[in-house]
Amino acid sequence: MNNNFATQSLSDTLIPPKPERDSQDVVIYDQIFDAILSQRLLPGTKLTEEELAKIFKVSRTIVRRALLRLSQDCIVDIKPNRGASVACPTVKQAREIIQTRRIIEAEIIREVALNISKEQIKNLRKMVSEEKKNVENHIRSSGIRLSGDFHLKLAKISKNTTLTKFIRELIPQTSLIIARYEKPGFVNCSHEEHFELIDIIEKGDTEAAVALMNQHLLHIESKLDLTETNQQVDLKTIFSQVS
Amino acid sequence: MNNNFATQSLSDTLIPPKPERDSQDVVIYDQIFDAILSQRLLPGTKLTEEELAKIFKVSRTIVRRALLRLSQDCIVDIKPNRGASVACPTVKQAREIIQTRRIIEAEIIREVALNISKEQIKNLRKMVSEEKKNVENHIRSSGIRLSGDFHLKLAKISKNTTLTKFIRELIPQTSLIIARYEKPGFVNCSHEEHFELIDIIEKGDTEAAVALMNQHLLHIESKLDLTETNQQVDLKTIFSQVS
DNA sequence: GTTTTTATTATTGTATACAATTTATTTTGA
DNA sequence: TCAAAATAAATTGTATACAATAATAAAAAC
Repeated sequence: MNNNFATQSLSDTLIPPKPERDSQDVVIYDQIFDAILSQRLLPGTKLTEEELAKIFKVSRTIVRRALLRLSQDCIVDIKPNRGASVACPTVKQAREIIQTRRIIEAEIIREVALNISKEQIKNLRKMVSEEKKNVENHIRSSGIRLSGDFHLKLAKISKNTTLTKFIRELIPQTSLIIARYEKPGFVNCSHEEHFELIDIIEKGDTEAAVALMNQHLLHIESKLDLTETNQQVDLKTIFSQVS
Repeated sequence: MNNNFATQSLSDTLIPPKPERDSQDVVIYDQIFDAILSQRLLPGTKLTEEELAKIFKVSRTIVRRALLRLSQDCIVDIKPNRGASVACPTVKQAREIIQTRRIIEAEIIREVALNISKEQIKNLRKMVSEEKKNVENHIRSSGIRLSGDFHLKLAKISKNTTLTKFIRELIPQTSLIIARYEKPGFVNCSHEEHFELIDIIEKGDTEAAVALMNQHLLHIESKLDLTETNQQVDLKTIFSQVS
């Protein structure tokens, strides 16, 4: 028996070390997830199994597991016999995802406004300050990541783990959408609206918070060029019955 | 070249056969998914890899792939080194999942009421008739499956693929919840409310439809025993630091 | 020179072998 | 007899070999 707890009294182990460390595929999953979230990995990038296996020094088995999970999150696209690549949302999907965020985050902000503590408000402000700092110092990747983290943090405060799971999927998808469709000259100033959101949440004005969140997400959408002209035509898909 | 399209004119193949058949893990995934949905597989059931591999006549590789996907859907629970079993939602999760369904399906029904066609209404009625027939003939599994299919069909009519993906996850989770927590003497009569929903949708009264959907889901919840007393205590989890 | 065909290479899909871990059984010692 | 320890069996985790498929390059036909 290599587990030492059984021979020890409980009082000796009030804070037992967590024995379950993340399995290997989780590490790879998290790394790719974060790279997409922070726009270091761009839409369409091919993700070759062998290549990833070498980078992370594991077998393809592990890489395939991570890729499958990412594809379930809709941020990696797996085509049979053609492998995985970073997903490339269509204009239609882009609109839908942001619309769905409005629906889900409206509910999240409603729950948050009702239940949030002083401590949590303080932490949120700290978080957005960090976001602002990174954006101002042009540490682009971190700025984008922290912006997403803010929305995820709100979800967690709402205590609804199901909605949190959903929004956790929609955030990196939004990153891909912005990477693909942002209008030229885009400046990430979402931290300003994040600060405003916190202020209103603090005041306890639930419906105003909901309205502002809605406006915030519409604002993000307005910075995108989602016209048909900008839609990348995928020749392969169009002619798939021939090739 | 074993692909005959290249040597054929397009006009000869107006309706080309779909060349991509489902890969093997999809078949297993679908089968287990359906077994959970229709309550042939009950919460807590152990899913041994080798056993499934034998049943479906594939290697463990494929089974593991299917199980991973099911675990991402939150209907199978994978514990490191201890394998997979059908998920066993807690009372807290049960409440949350049905609450979340109310949020999401409210939006779905709103979209549906605005966009549905005569043809789709006809198909829905046909679907619920089938559901009613199965329930009345005590073909329990099919009845439950068709009840879920009705909600999924509504999601599809809404045209929002993201919300559809979410509700597609919540439906089998609801099956597990009902299997685990339904009060004794439960009779599945959701087809009645389904018919009412269709009637109101047909009238085009959007907010009445939303209200009825909400009521329908509350009704489902009211048929559950979600008291603390009924909460199954998981000794293993409680004493996990000792074992 | 261009297109088609063939051959080569690269990549993904699946099964299996073996290692690591857990669970079940047996043995040992009080 | 019972609990603890040791052993055995079952199960999961990972790497790898080989098969199937797709992408690329080279050769042949026109």
